[in-house]
Amino acid sequence: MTGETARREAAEHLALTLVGAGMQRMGARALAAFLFSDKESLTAGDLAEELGVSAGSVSGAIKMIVQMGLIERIYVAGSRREHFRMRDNAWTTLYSRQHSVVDDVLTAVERGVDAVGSGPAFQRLVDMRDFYAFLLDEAPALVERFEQLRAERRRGGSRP
Amino acid sequence: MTGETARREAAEHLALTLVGAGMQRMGARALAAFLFSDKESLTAGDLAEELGVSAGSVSGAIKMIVQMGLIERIYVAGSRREHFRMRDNAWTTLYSRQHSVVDDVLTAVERGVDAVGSGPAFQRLVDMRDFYAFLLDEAPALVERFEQLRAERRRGGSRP
DNA sequence: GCGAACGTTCAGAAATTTCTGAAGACTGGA
DNA sequence: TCCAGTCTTCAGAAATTTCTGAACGTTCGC
Repeated sequence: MTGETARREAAEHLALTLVGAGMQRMGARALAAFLFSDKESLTAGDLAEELGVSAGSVSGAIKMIVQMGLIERIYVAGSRREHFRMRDNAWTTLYSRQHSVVDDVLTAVERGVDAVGSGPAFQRLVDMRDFYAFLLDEAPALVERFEQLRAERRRGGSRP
Repeated sequence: MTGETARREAAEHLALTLVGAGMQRMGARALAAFLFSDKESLTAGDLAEELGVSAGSVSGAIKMIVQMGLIERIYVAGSRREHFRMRDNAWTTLYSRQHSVVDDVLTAVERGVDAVGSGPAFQRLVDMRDFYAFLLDEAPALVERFEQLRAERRRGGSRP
């Protein structure tokens, strides 16, 4: 166990990287807090304290990560506060959910293919459509392969 | 061939969808213009006119889509202006390039795994790392499969 | 070399996003 | 029913992003 400082820095760094990857700042910081926490679950209050931000910001951030499918509400006996923790298959859920935006793009492209008769535009749009359709098609198998791999890895050794 | 209005609307709609998927507004509009244009290539001036925006905005947008690997400069004999057109394997390039941000995330997570000794945080970070590593691993094969499929399709019939 | 056509850069304006803090709503216990 | 603790909502402040337009480079034809 390397020191608490290293942990904090690593969490901060991951949050910044996620922001670089397109995530909103507060959501990323909250997610990092969940990932790096030693507790099994966190409350909104915990997060506000850990991140040094207002209750309002935390509320928004939690709503966002819940909606992404990364964390879930759990009910802890004897506590009136709402607890949240990382979901078990958070990452595959996120991946699958991302593909609804791919689906939106695909739909928009198909509309374009219909609107354009023939010529260069048609060819370009068909190319784009084909790729997005392919991605959407392959995603489920990819996720399934990962789930399987993980299951095996959990039964057997922890190393590949 | 449905009317010019339908084409414009479809282009606009695709641009908006791409914005929804995280792309910047002007970049998305420019990309849509490239996709839907009847010409083989466009100049910065063409784009400025088509989109009704300043030369400065166009310059920035072009820089961005070039850097994404979606369009390329071509040199047209007899024209002093710089022409751009969609690259042939634009979408697979984009996909591959996206994975450098996945790689950044993976690196940040690995740093987290190192910083955290054991316990819940360790398990969560390992889960995340495994998924991102898996994605990165599978990407090249996915792209190759698509390229192959496309090659076949081009030789044979245009329909699946 | 000169001049004109193009493209790029950058400071600042405009629009948008993000955060806060205060007010209000919900929940469970007494 | 009332109260205290907890969470959510929302208007506005603050920060950030995005776009413009003007000034500056570049390049090509002459």
